Amino acid sequence: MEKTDPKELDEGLALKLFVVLNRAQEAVQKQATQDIKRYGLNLSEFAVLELLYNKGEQPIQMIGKKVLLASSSMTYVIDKLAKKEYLARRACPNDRRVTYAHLTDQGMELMKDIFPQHQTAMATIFASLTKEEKEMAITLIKKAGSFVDEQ
Amino acid sequence: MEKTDPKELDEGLALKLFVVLNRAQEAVQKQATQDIKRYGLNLSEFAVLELLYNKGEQPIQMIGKKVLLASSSMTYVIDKLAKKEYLARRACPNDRRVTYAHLTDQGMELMKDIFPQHQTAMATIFASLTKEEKEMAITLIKKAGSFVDEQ
DNA sequence: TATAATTGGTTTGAATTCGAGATAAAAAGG
DNA sequence: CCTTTTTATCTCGAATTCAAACCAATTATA
Repeated sequence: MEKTDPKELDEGLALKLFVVLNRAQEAVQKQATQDIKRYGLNLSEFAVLELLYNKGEQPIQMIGKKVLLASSSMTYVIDKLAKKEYLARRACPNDRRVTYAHLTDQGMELMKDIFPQHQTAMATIFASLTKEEKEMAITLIKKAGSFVDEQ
Repeated sequence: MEKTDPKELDEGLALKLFVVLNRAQEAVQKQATQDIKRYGLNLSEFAVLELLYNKGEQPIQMIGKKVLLASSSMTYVIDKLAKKEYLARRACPNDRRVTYAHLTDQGMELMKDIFPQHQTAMATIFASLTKEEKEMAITLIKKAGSFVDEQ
């Protein structure tokens, strides 16, 4: 139990954790992107569809908050998905500032098809971890990312 | 100890780990970006400078591999840093295809100033984890990201 | 109610990244 | 030597993202 300048030791460790976190996320995201590309979607598009698939109709700015995209980017993504006819906009009757987005039948069918496949692909990616390790990782990573006090 | 369809359980867990990993990395990167922005740099630029600072002169394509950027992006980043006079190119005398990049005096001074600050900022970000938790996180995340067999 | 501030969404412009060639040099094979 | 292949860098265009400016609608405040 040495107590020799714990701060300096920890700084190196923090930097290492930073790098490792980046690397892992980059690698995992690359795999996920690859998987999703097979359906002609990118990660942002899939994230939006997944949210609508699992949570139903949502105001656009709510979607943006959930998938961590700027409102200006939301317009872009929603436009693209609307053009592909996977979702559609719907004006809110109560608040005329608000626009909802919801899956079309076509979008719903797509997600019914590809969401389970995506889930399986994710499971494959993390197959190197046991159930317990996954749980531990989730706990630690959550804690690591929770220095920001929102959500 | 239920054994009811372990695969399904694990798929949900994997997806959750995926999301958590993304969230954490995004949050951490945001903080890092903020920190680095104070010096008029973005993350890619800082990563390049940091590499040169710690490892010395490097061929451009080597830098690209280390910081995970496409070679086409490297030209762009190196150009910008050269314009800011933080680094300079140097032709390799032996192999006329390769170009080295190295810190200028100005770039060296900058890094001597800001690298320790950055390191401290990283330590602050992960202050919510104990030393042991950081070590455990590093181990688990490394394992999670190691399904790709390179590096 | 009139006015100010906030909110939701879009438009616009810039930054960043990548992939697909183009070029040029070096290495390999005959 | 003379291909052929590989390697390193750069150019170009497309995709994606954000920030800033903006409009319209709503909410708060005087």
